[in-house]
Amino acid sequence: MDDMVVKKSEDFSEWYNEIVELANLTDKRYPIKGMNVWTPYGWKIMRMTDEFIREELDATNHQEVCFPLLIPETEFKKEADHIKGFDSEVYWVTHAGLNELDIRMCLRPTSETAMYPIFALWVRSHSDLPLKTYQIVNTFRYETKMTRAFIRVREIHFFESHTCHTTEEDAQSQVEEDFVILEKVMRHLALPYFLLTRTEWDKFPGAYYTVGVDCPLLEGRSLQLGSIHHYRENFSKPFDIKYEDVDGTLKHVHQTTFGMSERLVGCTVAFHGDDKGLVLPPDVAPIQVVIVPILAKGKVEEVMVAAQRLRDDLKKSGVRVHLDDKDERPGSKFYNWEIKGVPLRLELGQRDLAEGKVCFAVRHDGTKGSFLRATTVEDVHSKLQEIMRVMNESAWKRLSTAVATIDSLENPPKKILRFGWCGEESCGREIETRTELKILGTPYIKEAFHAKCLICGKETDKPTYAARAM
RNA sequence: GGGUCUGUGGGGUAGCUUGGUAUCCUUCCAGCUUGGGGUGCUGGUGACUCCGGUUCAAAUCCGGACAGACCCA
Repeated sequence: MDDMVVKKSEDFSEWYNEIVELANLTDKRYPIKGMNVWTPYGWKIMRMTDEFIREELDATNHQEVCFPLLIPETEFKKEADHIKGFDSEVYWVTHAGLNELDIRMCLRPTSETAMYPIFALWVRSHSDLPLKTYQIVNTFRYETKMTRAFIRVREIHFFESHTCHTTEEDAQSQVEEDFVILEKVMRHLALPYFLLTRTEWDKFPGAYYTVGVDCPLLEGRSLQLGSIHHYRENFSKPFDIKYEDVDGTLKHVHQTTFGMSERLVGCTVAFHGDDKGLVLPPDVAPIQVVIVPILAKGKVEEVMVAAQRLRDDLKKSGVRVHLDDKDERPGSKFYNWEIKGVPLRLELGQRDLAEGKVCFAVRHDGTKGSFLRATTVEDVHSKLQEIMRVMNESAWKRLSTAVATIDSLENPPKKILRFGWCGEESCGREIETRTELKILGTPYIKEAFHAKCLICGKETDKPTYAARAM
């Protein structure tokens, strides 16, 4: 492996590209742009993230389903705005064997049009509602811009939850539940985020409104991690999803969706990583603890046995632990495990054996110390918990310092900007053009604010956020 | 959609102008050495994207395909 040569603060893009390769999260050599291979280490992070998502969705009575990948063109075209939003970026299957298909099929860019014809069959009466489903699948979008591992790809691993409700209010309460699910998942990744209602021109094609989940990165960048949509009856009408209400009348359901992708992995890399490599929160670290034995001539056997015992003790207690028994210098191992972002390193040598201790080093803040061997198992558990807590605290602190409130467009700082905007598209577009930023939207959760629109001067009592979108 | 450029061992590169033995670093493998922050030595495996053309001879020149990067709409 080559050295990390690029510093995160100097060239973020290069740094990111380098780190995902050095840490061996992905193999970018697959010969299709934007379709990368998940390597074992990267895939484990994704799988654990998926598991947390599954846990929360199951706990809120969502049912996991799995719909086909192919969608007939006839279904795909049922919702006019939806097709308009996606037609430039779907892959089409036009042939089967030697035959040209009468009706083309697209690879799902998202699954509304695959699921909703079937939902129309599943939903008959109000007692079938709410219908709460989700699936964890891959989806395909033909990106023409520069691709980037986990962040902008053409085959996207994601989860999507789709729900149907009797009323708009019930659908609204689903949106609120999604925020709770989101918060729990994000805690495991130690990622902070904004919840911003997107502008009319940026909402999901076909949605009534869209709330974006945005994570702040360096220098005023933001990365959209997910979105929560309220559809009202925009899809249930074209797909004819109706239920018979208590009074015997037929009504269209109100729908919501919530989705997040493999960007969660990319964002974990981008947000926590540093110049030494990855920094993984213990909850999603494939290896939480690595043991590096310090082997001195003549004492190899004794130290190795003690290291194996330590590994077994930790493993038994439920820690994901790895004993690095390769024949390499310890210093070289330290560098390698730091690149891979292992949260906690334990060192065990002759000196420690004599003193009844185990040395440790914490990845995210570089602190070092030692545990008593007798209490190491408990100490490791509480250290991992402490790391999660501290990483979350500092993450949210970073979010608050990533924002600058401005009252004019003169020399805006390189931060995520917060300002007054009247809500008119013409003013919004002008702000975007002049700052070369993207308006992310207005906070879903009301913030105390009062200012004038940066363009027309009209008063407003809600702030708008804008950032360099990645 | 229009244009510019690029493609050499697993990774990064030199060589291409002016055609003739493919360079160096790293990784990997073996052995010795070393061992609390990137040990050192010796040896080894491994490459010119593909198809066609020109030529005695092509990584090098020409044409095309494929893949990628960048710029413009």
